[in-house]
Amino acid sequence: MTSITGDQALVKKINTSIVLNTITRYAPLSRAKVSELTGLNKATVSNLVQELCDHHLVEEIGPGESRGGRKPRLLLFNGKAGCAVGIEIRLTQMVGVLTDLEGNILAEEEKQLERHDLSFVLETMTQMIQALMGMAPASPYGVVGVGVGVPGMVDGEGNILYAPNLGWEMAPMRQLLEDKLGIQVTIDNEANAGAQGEFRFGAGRDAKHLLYISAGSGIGSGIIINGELYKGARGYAGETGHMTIEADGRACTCGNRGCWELYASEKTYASAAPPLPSRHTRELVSHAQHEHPQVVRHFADMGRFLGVGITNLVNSFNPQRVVIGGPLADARPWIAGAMETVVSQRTLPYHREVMEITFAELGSRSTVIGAAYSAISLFLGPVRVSTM
Amino acid sequence: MTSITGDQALVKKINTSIVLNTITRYAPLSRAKVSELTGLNKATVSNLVQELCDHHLVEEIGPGESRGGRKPRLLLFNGKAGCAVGIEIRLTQMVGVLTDLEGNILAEEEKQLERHDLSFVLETMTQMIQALMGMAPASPYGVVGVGVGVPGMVDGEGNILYAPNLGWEMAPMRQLLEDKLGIQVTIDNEANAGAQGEFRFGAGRDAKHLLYISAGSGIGSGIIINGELYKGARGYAGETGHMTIEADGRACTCGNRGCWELYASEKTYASAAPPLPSRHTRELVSHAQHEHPQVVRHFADMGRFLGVGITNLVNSFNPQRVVIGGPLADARPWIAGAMETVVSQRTLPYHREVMEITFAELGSRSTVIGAAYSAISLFLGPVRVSTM
DNA sequence: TTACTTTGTTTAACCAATAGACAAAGTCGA
DNA sequence: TCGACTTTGTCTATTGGTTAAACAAAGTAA
Repeated sequence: MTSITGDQALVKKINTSIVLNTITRYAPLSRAKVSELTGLNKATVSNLVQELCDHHLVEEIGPGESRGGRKPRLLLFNGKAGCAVGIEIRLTQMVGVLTDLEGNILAEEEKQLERHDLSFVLETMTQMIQALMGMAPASPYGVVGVGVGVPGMVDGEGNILYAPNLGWEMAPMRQLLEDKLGIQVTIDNEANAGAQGEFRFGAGRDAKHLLYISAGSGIGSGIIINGELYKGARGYAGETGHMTIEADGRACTCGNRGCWELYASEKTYASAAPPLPSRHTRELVSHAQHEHPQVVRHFADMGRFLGVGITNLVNSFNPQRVVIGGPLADARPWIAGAMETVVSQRTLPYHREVMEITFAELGSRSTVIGAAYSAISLFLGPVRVSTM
Repeated sequence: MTSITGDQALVKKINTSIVLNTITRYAPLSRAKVSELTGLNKATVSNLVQELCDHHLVEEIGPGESRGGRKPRLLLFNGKAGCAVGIEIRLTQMVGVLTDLEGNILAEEEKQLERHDLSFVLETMTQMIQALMGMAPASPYGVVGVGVGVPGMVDGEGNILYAPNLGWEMAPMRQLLEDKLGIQVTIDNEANAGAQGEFRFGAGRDAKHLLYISAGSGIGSGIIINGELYKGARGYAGETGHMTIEADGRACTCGNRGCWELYASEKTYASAAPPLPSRHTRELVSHAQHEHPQVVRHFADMGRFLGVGITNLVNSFNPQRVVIGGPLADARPWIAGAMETVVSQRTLPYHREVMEITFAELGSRSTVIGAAYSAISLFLGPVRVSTM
């Protein structure tokens, strides 16, 4: 067993984490304000801030306005103390970013993926990571880690269990990358990373319970509960694309019937009758912009089915906010209306009251930024305590 | 903000909780074993155990077998240090139990409920609680609290937001009961309480991620994540009965269509064609025992639809175990087969691998025992720390 | 009887948070 | 300009928890 036991080191870790979080959230602010906000003693705050300054994670930016007494010495989280790399593997391309510790993008790379075999992708990825690391400005910590978002199921050890669209099974990606790069790596499911990105830097910033829907070639979702990513018993909760919304519906490759993603993802393009003018969301969006009636109708249908699935998830999870991301978010103008109508008709009134539905603020970068944040989070090492 | 900050008192609370949990789980065992299992220093364990003994929560039961050295002095959690009362409000009756701190039932009461108005139910409940409290044996702490399981949505403050079957809305039940009884009260949703009961004392004992399905007049579910009950943004996650499994299915009173509980709960009895010989599960079960073909077929159909909904939840939550409870669990022999077939056909293989489906071990007492445990849990005050 | 084990307690040291005193640096009214 | 008051941040002694290490207690085995 040997769970985490309590000692003074833990106390210090907890309080340091509280102080750092408070500073990032309410910056710029004084030590006195931190003390007031956290309930920690002024002396304690002073000591911890001193240490954070020594470690370059917090900076003093000079005096602020006095309100009838000594001027406060304002503190700031030093996002420039280090960088992180985020990578997203998509079906036809790989994207990567270099961010600072606050999630600001410093550099961006993109590359087409002609092949999907593991060794090729790994090689491409290594090159991209090294290129991005090379662009990192000088900083106390340098690149603190690499985060990767993958369209597939990932366990807690960073092994890719199953990525049907890439044809991978049981790939120990974290280990492989760490051995190659000699730096800390975290692997996440694409939707989970997207959830983290929007939760930390995008449309979900002040929601403790967030549901992120990644709609594209399939549907995945990332669930944030109590500010933490929920990963399920073996690390792959959120495979909601295979939720049944028609008990006797069309057969899915997963073995189930009537799966949500057969009705509300890009998978609908192939089976549409009569055939759609394209099978790519980007082109269909431009058709919709020219008011192509069939395309507009198709998007509305997808919106309707999206709403059905979202309703199910909302009734089960009771989130504060639902964020819709992924390639289909580009079709927002044509799907949002139908979706919102269905959701407001179908969800239980008490759920609706506390829930908002929004679209991703980070656009197509939700996942890649979320992946980078996974690495940052690991570096900063947050601690959570809950007393019941 | 003023979150929980770290200080020595917190450390002590954490470690006391760890020690107490270790003793309850691995009892009987020695101080040395506790130290080894927890990683805490022997001296720390000795001190904390001393204090727990002083508070009558732990007892020494004498020496154990020596293994080549001094004989260990074996410790036991003292479940007799206090009692708790658990109450469950059902549609036609109220049941109550008096338990010790280990969930053992010491006394049991049952009463028919002719009416559902709040004041009548409250009065009946008060009488039952006082009767049960009167039966409590002498103990250091006496009755430490009362837990209530209610068929409806409950917020974090113990207010019943909405209980359609009882016709209640916005009832501040916890406050009302505490004022009347002068003792700590916790209110939980019926399915959440059931989940706690099975998780702590029944079929879910060693599952960290548990999904409890309460199937009866409707379907509710309790979700335990990481050993903790998940309650959602405002305290009422798990309203899974209103999950759509037929996008264009029958209309439900909730405003949605094709809700799960229209196909897999006692609600199916009314609309069956030709009419079933009864509309009560108990009687239908006895018909099934006499191999009444229509009833057997009806149960199988319900099992099939139960399976569809369970598949959805499993794909979303990836639990370690699914426990099926509630009145419909009595029809297990006729629903289990169809349900299991559907689940094994439909769930993603990776989910299936780590998941078991079982039926409630506490029978019809899951909820009432779980409600009592809520009160016990509040009294013992567990603390959880997670470092990421 | 002796050597070795295992259990549990005692002791002194350590260290983080804290209250409260205090120093530093300001505002504001007369 | 002066003095009273405020606010910020540091310093000091105290408290109270964990810990390592020594030690005492109580056993086994040869």
